Amino acid sequence: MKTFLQTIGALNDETRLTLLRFIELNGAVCVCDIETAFGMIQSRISRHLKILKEAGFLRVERKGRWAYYSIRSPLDAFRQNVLKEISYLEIEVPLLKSTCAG
Amino acid sequence: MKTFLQTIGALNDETRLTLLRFIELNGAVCVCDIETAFGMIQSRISRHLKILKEAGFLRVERKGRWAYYSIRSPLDAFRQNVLKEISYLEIEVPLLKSTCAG
DNA sequence: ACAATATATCAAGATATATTGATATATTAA
DNA sequence: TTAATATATCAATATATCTTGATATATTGT
Repeated sequence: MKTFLQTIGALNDETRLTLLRFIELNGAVCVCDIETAFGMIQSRISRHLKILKEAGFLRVERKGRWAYYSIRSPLDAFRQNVLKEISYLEIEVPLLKSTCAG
Repeated sequence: MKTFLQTIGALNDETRLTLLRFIELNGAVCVCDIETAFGMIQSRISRHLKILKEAGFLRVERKGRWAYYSIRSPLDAFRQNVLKEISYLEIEVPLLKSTCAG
């Protein structure tokens, strides 16, 4: 129950749904690129990413000073269904343009 | 997006998950029976039922002074998946014992 | 019409979650 | 070692959601 509520809670936010879609479409992206694309301050992005990671949707890979977030793989059937459902929403996703040195 | 968030928001509460499971297991039930089974005041149950109904999970059928809530049918694939996932949680569901005149 | 029952809704307070700005940590480059 | 960059976390405030008690509406039985 607790785990399910954590998963659901992570989905209960417009920014996080957009983040999921953005990462799904762009593959591994670092926080500063997300920050730029979304036009949001770093602490906000970082916190949302943490929530999505702890809910089992994302994984992080650290390379030097960068943290690359991508969709966790493998994903269980339910989370896969969720991502599919989110893709149907046709969320307008900001454009990725690398600005940090990563 | 709005609809999806409404669906997700409806799932983001322990009482409502238990309610969904309770109704799935017991079929059409009236509010006063839920009230008794859950040991919660009527306004609280009524509000949660409304949220679940507006999120597309439940339907109401009115008979005299009673409102019978049941799982909406047909359910789209995503909500079906959600219910299946909730069933895996093995939520402890209170026992139904009819107390009102319905 | 009146009382009792069932349900819905509202307003207030309690609790949870989100956002921001500040600060901390870690890595790289000079 | 120092400065710059990338990321994480904390504390304060803002916002949303839940719970309760009170009240409103609708139906039935007398």
